[in-house]
Amino acid sequence: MMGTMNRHAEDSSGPDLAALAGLLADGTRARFCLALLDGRAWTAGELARMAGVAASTATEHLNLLVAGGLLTEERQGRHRYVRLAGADTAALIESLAAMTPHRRTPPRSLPAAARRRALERARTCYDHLAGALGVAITDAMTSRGLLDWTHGAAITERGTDWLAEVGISPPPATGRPLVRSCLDWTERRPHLAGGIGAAMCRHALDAGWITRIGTGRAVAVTEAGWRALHDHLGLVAEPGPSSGSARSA
Amino acid sequence: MMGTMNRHAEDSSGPDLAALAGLLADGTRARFCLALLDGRAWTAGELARMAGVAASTATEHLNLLVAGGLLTEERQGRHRYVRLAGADTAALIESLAAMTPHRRTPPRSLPAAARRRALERARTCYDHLAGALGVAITDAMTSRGLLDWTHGAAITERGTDWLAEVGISPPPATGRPLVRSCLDWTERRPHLAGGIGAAMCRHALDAGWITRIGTGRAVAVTEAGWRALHDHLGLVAEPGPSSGSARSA
DNA sequence: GTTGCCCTTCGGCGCCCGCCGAATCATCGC
DNA sequence: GCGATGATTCGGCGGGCGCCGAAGGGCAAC
Repeated sequence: MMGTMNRHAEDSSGPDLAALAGLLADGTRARFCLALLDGRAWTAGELARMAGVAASTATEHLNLLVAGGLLTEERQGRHRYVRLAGADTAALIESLAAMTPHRRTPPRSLPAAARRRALERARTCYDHLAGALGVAITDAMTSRGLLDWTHGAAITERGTDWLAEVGISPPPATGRPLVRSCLDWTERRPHLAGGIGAAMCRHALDAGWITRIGTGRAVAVTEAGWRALHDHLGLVAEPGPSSGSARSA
Repeated sequence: MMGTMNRHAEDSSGPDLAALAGLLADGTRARFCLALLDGRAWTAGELARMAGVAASTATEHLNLLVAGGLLTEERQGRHRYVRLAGADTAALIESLAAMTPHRRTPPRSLPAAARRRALERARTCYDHLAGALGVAITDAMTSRGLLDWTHGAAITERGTDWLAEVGISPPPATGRPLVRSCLDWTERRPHLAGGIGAAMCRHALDAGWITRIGTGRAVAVTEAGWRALHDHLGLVAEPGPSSGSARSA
C-alpha cells in the first residue's frame, strides 16, 4: 500500500480515518446508509432490492458496515435486521450528505417525481423531522421565541414551558445534546435535531399527527396533525396538490 | 460498477456521498487532511515528505482533494500551497477522526513520544485550541459561568463581558455559529470551537500567550501565557517535565 | 418431513486505484 | 545564461475491491 515508515507522521490515525471513510466510499454502501437514515431497521433483502444488487453482495456490505461499527444488527428468525448504530453515526452521515455537491437532477418518471416531492416536504432524519416541514417547525419555534440561535441552537425558558404544555417530555440529559442543529439535505437550512427533536418526532408519530408513507423516510401530516401545528405553532397547510408543506399563518 | 437501474432509490445522492467519502478513504489523503487540521497552508512537497510518498503521488492526491472541494490551493512561484477549504471541512474531518476506533499505540522512539505528548497537551484544531489545554480552558470557562452547556454549548452574558474584559472581540455573526462544541481527538471531551473559539486562539497567538512548536499543530504556552491563564481563568501549570498541561487553581 | 424463503459462503472475474520512476516544465538563486 | 529545487505528466505495475452466480445452511410455514 505505501512505504513502511512514516517518520514524520505525528498521528498514526491516518489509516484509521481512511478505513472509516472507506466504509462510506462505495456507492452501494452509501445508499444503504442513506436509506437507514430513516432510523428504522431494514432487512438485508430489502436493502439489496433497494440498491439493485444481488443478495450476496448486500451481505458482504453489511458485514463490513457492522464490523466497522456504523450499523448494528439484530437477527430474528431467518431475517437479518440492521439499523444505524446511533445518533452520532446518523449525524456523521447526514453531515457528509449535506456537504455533497448539490446536483439537481429532476426525476424522470412521474411517480418518482411524486416520491421526491413527498420527501422534500416532510421526512424523518434518523429520529427527528426534516424536509420543508422540519424547517418550518424550526422557524416557527424560533419566531415564537422558543428557540434561540444567537449562539448556536438553544431552547429558551418559554420553549421548555411550551414543550410541557404540548405534552412533550424531553429525555433526561445524558451525553447527547438536547438541542442540535441538523443541516437539511434538500432545504439547505438548519432544523431542530438532538434529544428534543427526537422527542418531538416521537410524540408526533404517537399522537397520530404524522404517518409514514410507504416504507421510506417520507411522512405525511394528518388532519389532526395540521390542527396541532396550527394550535401550537400557528402553521397552516400550504395550498397545493397534496398537503405536506407548511407556512406561517 | 453496478446494475444500471435503481428503481427504488429515492435519492440519487448515494454515489455523491460515496465520492466525497472516497476522498478520505485513502490513508495518504487522510494523513494529508489530518496534517492540514492545523489550519495552515502546506506545500505539496511538505505533505509528500510527511506522508512518506513520492512527490508525484502527492500531486495526484492534491488534485483529487482540490477538485472535490475539500482543499483550496494557492500558487506562489514554484510552490503549491494547500489548506482546508473551510471550517465546515475541518469539522467534518474532525468528527470523522473522533469516531475512529481509539487505538492507543504508544510511540516507539523517544522523540516521537515527546512529540506525541506535546500534541496531547496543547495544539490547534483548525483555528481553535484543542488538547488538554483546550479542554482545561473550556472547563474553566464553564465552572466560572462563562459557558452554559445545559442545552448544547452557549456563551453566557458573563461570558460576553469576560471576552470584552480580556480584549477578545468575537467575530460578527455570520452563518458560522459563534460557539460550537468540538469533540477532542485525544481527550475525548468537548472543547470550545466556533467563531469565539477561533477568536480566542488568534488572540492568544497575537498576544504571545502561546507559540507554535516546529511546523505541526503543537503549541506551547509561554510565561506570559501562563500569567494570563491564571489571571483570567485561574489556571496554573501542571507540574511536570515540560509545561503545557494545566489544572484548576 | 417437505417445501420455500432468506441469508451466507465461495470461487472467479474485471476494473479501478494508489504507487513509483523517469522525463518535462516552471521558478528561483547565482 | 546555468544549475538547483519544486511540481507535474505519463506509462506501467500490482493489489485490492465490488460484483455476480451457484451451492449450502437455517428457519418458518404447511
